[in-house]
Amino acid sequence: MCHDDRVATDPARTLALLWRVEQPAGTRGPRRGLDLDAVVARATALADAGGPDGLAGLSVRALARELGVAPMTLYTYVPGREELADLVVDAAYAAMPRKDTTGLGWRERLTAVAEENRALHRAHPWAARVDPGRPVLGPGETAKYEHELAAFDELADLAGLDDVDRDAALTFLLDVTRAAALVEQQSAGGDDPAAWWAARAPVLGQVLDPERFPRAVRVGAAAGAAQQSARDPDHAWRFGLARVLDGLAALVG
Amino acid sequence: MCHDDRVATDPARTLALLWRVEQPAGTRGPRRGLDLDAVVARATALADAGGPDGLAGLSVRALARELGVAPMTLYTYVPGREELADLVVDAAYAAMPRKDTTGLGWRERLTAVAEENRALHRAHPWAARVDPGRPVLGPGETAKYEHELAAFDELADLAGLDDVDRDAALTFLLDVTRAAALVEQQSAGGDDPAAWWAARAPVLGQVLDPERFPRAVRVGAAAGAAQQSARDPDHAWRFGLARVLDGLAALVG
DNA sequence: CCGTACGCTGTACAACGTACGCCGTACAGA
DNA sequence: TCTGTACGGCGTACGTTGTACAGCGTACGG
Repeated sequence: MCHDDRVATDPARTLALLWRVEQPAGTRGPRRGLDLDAVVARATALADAGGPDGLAGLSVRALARELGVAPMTLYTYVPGREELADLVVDAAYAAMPRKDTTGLGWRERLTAVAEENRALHRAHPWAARVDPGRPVLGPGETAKYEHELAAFDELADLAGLDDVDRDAALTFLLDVTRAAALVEQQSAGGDDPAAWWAARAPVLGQVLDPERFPRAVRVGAAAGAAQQSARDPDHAWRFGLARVLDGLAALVG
Repeated sequence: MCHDDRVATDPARTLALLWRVEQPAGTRGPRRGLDLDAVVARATALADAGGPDGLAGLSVRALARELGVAPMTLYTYVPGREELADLVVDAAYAAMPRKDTTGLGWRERLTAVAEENRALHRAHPWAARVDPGRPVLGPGETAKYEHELAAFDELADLAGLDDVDRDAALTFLLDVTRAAALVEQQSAGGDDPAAWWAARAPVLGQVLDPERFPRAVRVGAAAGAAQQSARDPDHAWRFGLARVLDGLAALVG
């Protein structure tokens, strides 16, 4: 947040970094003590440890401390904090296991994609907060995109989807998956939902008039209880996935 | 990001603020020069001006400058930055026009809800970045929740949805709406998508092998062109909404 | 053997949120 | 009318952030 107005980093440099396109690089001077992959790996570990806001909270100084170098040293590996975050994201995408589902029915294929992304969100809670409107365009994201588009081959054939709709359908599936991940990690309540609600109950009791807000009070209580009782921790997930598949099935006619 | 570890603010205080539950407040001392609503209104304007990251970028100091007071003065109105953001969010929810659709078919009712939220995201680009897992529990959010749950009355009857599923269905609709807003405001490209892509094209051309990523290259190009050509600026939106309605229709059987 | 390119880093600056304590005001009680 | 005090406002200061800049030392190319 603080002072992130840079002179404007060359996008080409960032892309070259993502795709590991080395430039000539004369051999003068001391050898590098770290390599980019090590930096990104440590950054990922740090972000993972930081919970849902781990990537946003990832600081250059903390990473440098972790790596045993001075903060400014990292700037010889990476243009800045933002680009570091891009590298972390793309590396996480690259590391996703991708199940080969060619030949299976489209429902199975889409379910597999959804589950791979669910696993991503479990491994990296910050992933659900990555801005989906700002593509990274790295090798990891590209491979993920290719793999996931392939899972739509059958459906696209059956439903006669053009490329734009194929992209929209994938986006649709991923959106719901990401939203379910956000619900699952339940920022509200943190590690002790009961205490969270208990702290708010007195005021809410005074203020939440069941006559003004009948549905809100009733449904909110039911939804809250269901989520926190862990009877069905992933109810929203399965509901959303089923709805996505049904919604896409309607395209097949 | 910087130094936001507070002594831990009382949640009850925040709720009281949201619901405008005034405490006795002796009449000693000088009268207040501002009122909470004015502060929140200015904060909203500032956040709106800040684009998609306007709420995250909203700073106490900038708001104080805008209001013509010293930064610390704001702390007599609001416990801190976080609570200020909550107030802004809840005020935006409260200000949403809510179309009365009682009696209409469930598809019309759900579409109305989706469009109201779309309007919200257009008026306040930062709204799509608000963490949906951390409910504000203010009067605005509550009224919004009540109104939107009401739109599901017919569907819930027809499909026999219990309260948990009713909440899940609403979440499903809102998720897709929010995701469509994120796409629409297109953080990628900003105000000049052509220049954005042009800056990346050289490296991408070298690196995006159509043999390794056939679908990604083809579909990505199609989707990118469609979005930027403004032929169908809201294609993803209508696709998503149609899929949501179809997916929920499957519940009716 | 020297010049130079390059890895590394100490210092510094602007921005942030906010704790602390002071100052002046204006009402409550006498 | 006078005085004590509660309270709004805010100046200062600290710790945090990202990163620009300039210098230092190293190790290879000529």
